[in-house]
Amino acid sequence: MSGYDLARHLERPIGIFWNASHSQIYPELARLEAAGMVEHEVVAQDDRPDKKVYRPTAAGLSALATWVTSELEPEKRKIELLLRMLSVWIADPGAAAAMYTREAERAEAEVAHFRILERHPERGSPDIRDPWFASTANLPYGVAIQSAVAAWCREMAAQLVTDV
Amino acid sequence: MSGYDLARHLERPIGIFWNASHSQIYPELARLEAAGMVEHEVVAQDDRPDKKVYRPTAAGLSALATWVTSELEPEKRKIELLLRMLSVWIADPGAAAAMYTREAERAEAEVAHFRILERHPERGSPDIRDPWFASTANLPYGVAIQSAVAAWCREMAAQLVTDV
DNA sequence: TAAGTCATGTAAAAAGTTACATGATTCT
DNA sequence: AGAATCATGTAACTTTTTACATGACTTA
Repeated sequence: MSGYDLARHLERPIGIFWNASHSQIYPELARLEAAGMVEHEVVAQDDRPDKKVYRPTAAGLSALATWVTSELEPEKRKIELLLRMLSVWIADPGAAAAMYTREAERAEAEVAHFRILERHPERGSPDIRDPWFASTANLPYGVAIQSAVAAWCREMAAQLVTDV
Repeated sequence: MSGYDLARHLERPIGIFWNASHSQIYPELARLEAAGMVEHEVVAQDDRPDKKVYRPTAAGLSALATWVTSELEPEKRKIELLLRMLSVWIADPGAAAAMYTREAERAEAEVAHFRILERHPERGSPDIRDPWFASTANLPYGVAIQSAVAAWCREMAAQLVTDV
């Protein structure tokens, strides 16, 4: 892919589990190339700007394969919804209920979107040796997590209303 | 609280939904104080170093109350588990299964920990006007999410084993 | 004609991490 | 005696975001 393509794939609604802007991607591709992990080929186009199409080298693929199953360190979470919860007691309960309802709707919309993607036949078979395996696997993750978030937000909104 | 206390509250296993190191906290408290959001009082101690105990000002509390229910912008997710999934097809299936099993165990341990905390009686009543409301609310969130993560990881591990 | 897409980059600023720095007390 | 806890900070570095910069072609 080109740097531009990578950036587009990390935009919503495609890139729901990772993000990076083009200003990070271009220098990173250059670093990876200097390290011998990727190489590029300039593809000339006449109706649009030329592009650099990158592909992994043998060394890059081998490093990738090692990384994939390497030790995962516990992620550093920043869940603003729960952080805000620490201070809801000073907020207006009506405004708080509205916020949780908004968040529930956002999560529910995301679940609906994932469910549509799940129905696409190009997704591929649930076979690990298939490069499309990820889409079979990652969508259920998104559905499960966002359903749980939606349920929690609905519950919060309900509690905030009855408390008042 | 003092900067040191804040830093400790953001360490695991207490601070599971937000993190910041002391090197971020001390300058931030100074900035907040310059902005009139907090003020501090030096508390002298003879067996240990003196400390600065911070408390919010009226302006700080009011800004906090506004922030709590303000518009939440969609979070920028970086879920390394799902990112890695894109490349599992080049990895060794056995090593991948082991990784997902490790992650499932981590998530299950976290759920068990949350369940223990849920049983603590000091947690307070589920009343929004109670400052302890957050602990009543945030623990079920953690339980729901981490249970879903654990189930997904178990499912992945199982699929990777049968595929081989 | 103005805005949007394709395509590449750099620069400046903000946010976050890791390391440096100090010093008394307390635990092993 | 050495490591850990309490307590404060700064410095260097890495990562990420936002803004600057360019330019052809396409769509409204």
